Amino acid sequence: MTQASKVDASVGARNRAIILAAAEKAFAAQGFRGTSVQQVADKAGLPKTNVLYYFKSKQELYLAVLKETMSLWNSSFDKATADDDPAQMLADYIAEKMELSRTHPLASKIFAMEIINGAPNLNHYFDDEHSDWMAGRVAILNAWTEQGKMQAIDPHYLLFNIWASTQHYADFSTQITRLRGAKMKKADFEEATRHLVTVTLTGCGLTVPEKYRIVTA
Amino acid sequence: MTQASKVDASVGARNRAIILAAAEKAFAAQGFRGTSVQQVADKAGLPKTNVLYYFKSKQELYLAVLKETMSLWNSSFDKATADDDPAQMLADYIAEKMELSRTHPLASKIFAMEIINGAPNLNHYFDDEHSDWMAGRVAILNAWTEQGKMQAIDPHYLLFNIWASTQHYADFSTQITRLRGAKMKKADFEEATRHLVTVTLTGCGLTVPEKYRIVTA
DNA sequence: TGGCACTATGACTGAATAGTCAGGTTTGAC
DNA sequence: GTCAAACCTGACTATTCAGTCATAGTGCCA
Repeated sequence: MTQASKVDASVGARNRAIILAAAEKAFAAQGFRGTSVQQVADKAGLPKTNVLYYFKSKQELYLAVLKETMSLWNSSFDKATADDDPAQMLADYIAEKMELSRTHPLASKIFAMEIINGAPNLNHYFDDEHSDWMAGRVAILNAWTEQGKMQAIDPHYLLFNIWASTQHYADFSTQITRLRGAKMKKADFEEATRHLVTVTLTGCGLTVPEKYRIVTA
Repeated sequence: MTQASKVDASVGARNRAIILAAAEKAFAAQGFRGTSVQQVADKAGLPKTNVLYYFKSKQELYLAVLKETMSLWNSSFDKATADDDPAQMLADYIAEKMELSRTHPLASKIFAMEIINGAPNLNHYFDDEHSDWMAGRVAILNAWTEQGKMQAIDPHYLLFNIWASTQHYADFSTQITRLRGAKMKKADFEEATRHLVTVTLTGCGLTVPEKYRIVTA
């Protein structure tokens, strides 16, 4: 029965998924060192030894979580070309990053802590891939500037600013919630997105696409 | 000899300062749970028991570091009034925050991790004070808008964006260094500051003050 | 000289915790 | 039915680490 082996495999797959979800929460809330395997096991509703059956060490579990985290980070901006409209592409990129902050705040937090701590678990493969991505985006942004489509803004700083201001809504959600007195809802994220797109694009001398325009009160 | 007691007292003061500096490095690099008292002691060149003589527990040491961190955060923007020039005030505020990211990146990292982890060590006193500060700044920004001095931008999102994009240069310095291939120097920070001021102020419909204007290549 | 406050530290303890191991059960294929 | 592979787990170990304690040096003042 081929069906059977699928079911069999799915026991492992299901447990792995449960453990990864539990681990994501724990690592995001307390960091790598602050999280015990026992805590993850409790959250997952499994004995500790079972967690260590699927992931041979705490480190391996953490790396699995980190890998899953980074698989989220593809975006439409990856495939932008010099022929595209910068306003549209940048606006959509910002919106995608904001949506990710809303739907996957834990992943963002884990990545943030990894970077703050000096990125000891991100290998050279990631570095190289990331550098290549950056170089490609910089080239396109420069091409847009040369074509007169946008103001001459250093592409590096522009990208850093976009990352910073979008990820902030995930990483610093505690602070934002306390200052606003309430957790940000979907509508709040949409409003924040419109503001961010408007300010960023205007700052680059671009026209804000209709759908991101702020509704004047 | 009064002199003597001063010297005597300074033994304690000096050791406290040495320990706090060592602890700041350790906590910023590895977080609270990832740092052992022994590590701090080694960095400070003192026996562990001596560290625990000055700070009764690891928690107390961490709180002392956190307190010192937050004493850095006063700025000229704290005293802004509705009569001030928004362009000047915001530009200076951004520049001050960037300078802090350059000169005190460890403090920023420690604060960032504290917030990411849910701010378990920031008490209500801090919350209230911070909320009051926020309310005051929001009122002034709204007043500027009503006076027609700047575009109608939601003050909350504006402040969040400023914090995010300035602190990013401290918190994510590892990533920035790897992507740029070199650590950011003072001149790089100044360039980044000019870009950030330009983009932010232009986005708010403000004229960029002369000193922050980007030098066209 | 004696006393007091502050500073210093080696030896120790108790708790937490990552990871091992040896043995057990379930499942599907044939 | 039986075999292998995958899955599961209680008991245990070795280590790390925060914090205590008992003891001791130092400098000032009366």
